[in-house]
Amino acid sequence: MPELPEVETVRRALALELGELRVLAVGGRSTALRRPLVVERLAAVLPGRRFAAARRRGKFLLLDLEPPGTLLCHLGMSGRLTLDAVSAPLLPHTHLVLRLEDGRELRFVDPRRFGLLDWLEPGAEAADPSLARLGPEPLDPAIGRWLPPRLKARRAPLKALLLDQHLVAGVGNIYAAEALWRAGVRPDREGRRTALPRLERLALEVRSVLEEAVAEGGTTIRDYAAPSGNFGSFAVRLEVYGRQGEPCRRCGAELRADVLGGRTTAWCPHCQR
DNA sequence: CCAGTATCCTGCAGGC
DNA sequence: TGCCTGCAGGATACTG
Repeated sequence: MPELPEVETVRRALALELGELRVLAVGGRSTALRRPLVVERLAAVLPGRRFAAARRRGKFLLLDLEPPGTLLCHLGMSGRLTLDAVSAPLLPHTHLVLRLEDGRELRFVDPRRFGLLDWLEPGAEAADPSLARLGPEPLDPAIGRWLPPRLKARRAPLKALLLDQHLVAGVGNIYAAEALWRAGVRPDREGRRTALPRLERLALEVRSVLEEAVAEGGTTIRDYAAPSGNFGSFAVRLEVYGRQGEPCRRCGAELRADVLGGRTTAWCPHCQR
């Protein structure tokens, strides 16, 4: 669900809202998330610690605390972090509740349970199985130099390659489709059969679509919301995602949808070549 | 190593 | 109205 811009939006909101607040208590119920969520483990380390910084790596959120340690978080498809008054009713599928010293609670809600929460001791980050193999950040201004050769080395469809977090970290189904449309490149084209200048163009479009979405607070389609309850406004600027059957805004041709790398991809058969 | 598929889970829209 | 099916913004284990 949330891709890089949505996670970045959450990160910024949390950095602002959490400040250096102390965690007073930990609640919730252990459950099977992507990694097992063991509430007792978090209850043993979090109380007494203060939030110190909120970082993002790809679609992962890293909340640093003091004394040092990091709460690793991934929102999966349906995960949300919310800040609520203690008195606010608990939503169904609330897995973790952190009671804060200002009277509010940081809550993790995730109906589909594809997300994850984990505690990382200082130094454990480099060895974390999810973080260790992540590709570079797509907001890097140098993306035009390192992404094209990586794509060129593979024969899978470009759409599938953009979703591979080991090649570039943070692109998901929405922005992959949008970047391909902006670059005028067919999503089913093989990496190795695409000319380098076109791959460079694609890399730059990946960066710019993500940057624009970050500036708008992300895309809200179904159940994504920032902790404050605000919604991103990028949805109105989507050119292909979810628009199959509708006319291409560039050439008027009917947009179609195909499954690539197991994910539905909308694209324009006329202006994407 | 690479590419493709199956799988985890719930909610919801659409068809009947 | 209810039931059923398929699909959803993700990551990864597995197969060939």
